[in-house]
Amino acid sequence: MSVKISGVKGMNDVLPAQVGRWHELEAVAREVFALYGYREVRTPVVEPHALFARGVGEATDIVSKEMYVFEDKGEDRLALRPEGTAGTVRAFIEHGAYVEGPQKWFYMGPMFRRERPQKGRYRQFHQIGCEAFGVAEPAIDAEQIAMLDDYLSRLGVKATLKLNSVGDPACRPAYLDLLRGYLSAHAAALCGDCRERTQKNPLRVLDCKVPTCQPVLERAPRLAEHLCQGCRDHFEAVQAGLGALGVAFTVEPRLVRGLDYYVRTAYEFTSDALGAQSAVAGGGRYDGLVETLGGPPTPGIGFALGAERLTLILEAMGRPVPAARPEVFLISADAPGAVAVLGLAATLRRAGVACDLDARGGKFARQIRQAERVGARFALVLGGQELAAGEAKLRDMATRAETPVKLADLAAVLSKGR
RNA sequence: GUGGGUAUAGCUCAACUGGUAGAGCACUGGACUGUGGAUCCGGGGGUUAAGGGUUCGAACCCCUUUACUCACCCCA
Repeated sequence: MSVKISGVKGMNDVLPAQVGRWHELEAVAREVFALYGYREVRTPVVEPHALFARGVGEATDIVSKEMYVFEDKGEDRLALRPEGTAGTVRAFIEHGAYVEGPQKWFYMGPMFRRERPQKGRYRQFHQIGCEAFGVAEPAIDAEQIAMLDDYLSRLGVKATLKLNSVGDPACRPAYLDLLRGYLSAHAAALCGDCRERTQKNPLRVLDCKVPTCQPVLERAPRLAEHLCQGCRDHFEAVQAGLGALGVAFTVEPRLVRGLDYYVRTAYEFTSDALGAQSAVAGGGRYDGLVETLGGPPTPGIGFALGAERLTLILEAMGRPVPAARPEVFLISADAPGAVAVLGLAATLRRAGVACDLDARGGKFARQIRQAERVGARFALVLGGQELAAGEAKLRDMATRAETPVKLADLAAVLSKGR
């Protein structure tokens, strides 16, 4: 063997033994989202750097220090997408989808952020996300959150819904000034991180876990009390909608979203199975984003689910990984059987019966062990004896009962049994 | 970017506080030359992450590097 090459830090392989879990989580997403009228969109993994700088926000950590940026032969400044909303909005605008009225789209795929990996956080990670464009009314917020709740419960995932309103351009700037003023006045009592965040992202300060900061934070002006009438009404309507839909939630006044584009509704589903990175899904409203990216004023709301985080939860729950197993494993008992078995497999496959065989041939005992290992429901034994009689022995792997079946009838018998 | 922890067979881990590398699982062969999950016997597999130092002798002690991992920051 020559020098071993290992994978890129923070970018993981999903091996066949685990991939069933991913299929499950993607299949359930497609199923549930379709029930709510969301349709899948696929956009490139690479986008112009400017899309994220303008859309997500130049000052956010994601854009300023976590993005993979590169020059494409010196011509264009490109970036690996660090999140899915910006690209989706870009496609929405570029194809003029807004002329057709409200749209509900979803996507799934890899995202890239160059951070230090840890549990539940990777440099290439996968998100499943939904975006609803063109509806400003709070009913869509409630519907979308309920859909996410529905999705999680179908997977058996227990997560807590936290809800907040982060205001809008009418009320947030004034509140931020107020908060900054208050924090600056009490800077001496705050930790170093908080003093920095006071300027950069004052809402984050409210989330600080340092004990010495708490007394100051408890008396800080609260966003909820400074929302404008529009935001307040919206927030209340979302809560009422969730109540009507039977979705449990808690209002979390300190819940903040990291991306610049969020307004009003902000929400997060968290799980305690995840270690420090407790968010399974997070989302919110982004009414100004479409316009920021060059489209007509269009309200929107969306969320993203962390697929790796979901798999971690499912694993912690002990939920078994669904496995694809062949229906039949063909076993050749001797040389004539070994020749016949390939052709028989082809016939069965044409009839839609999933089958496998050990192409090495070899000892009977090994083949049947192989059938056991791959989880086949039946073994089909074929040798000179059987061929002479124009049949094969069908062995039920669970009961070990063997019944002769005419070769001509095999495909029909097996595809009927499914 | 900053801290802590860990690196021994494909996987999970041993190896008497320095004496020359072992088990289980997995794989593979046989007992059973046409019948699996059990049992028994055998086999392949390791520069003990890498490099340097101390020592008669290092998986073990010291230094450096790398990787992995958890946490901070931030987020899905």
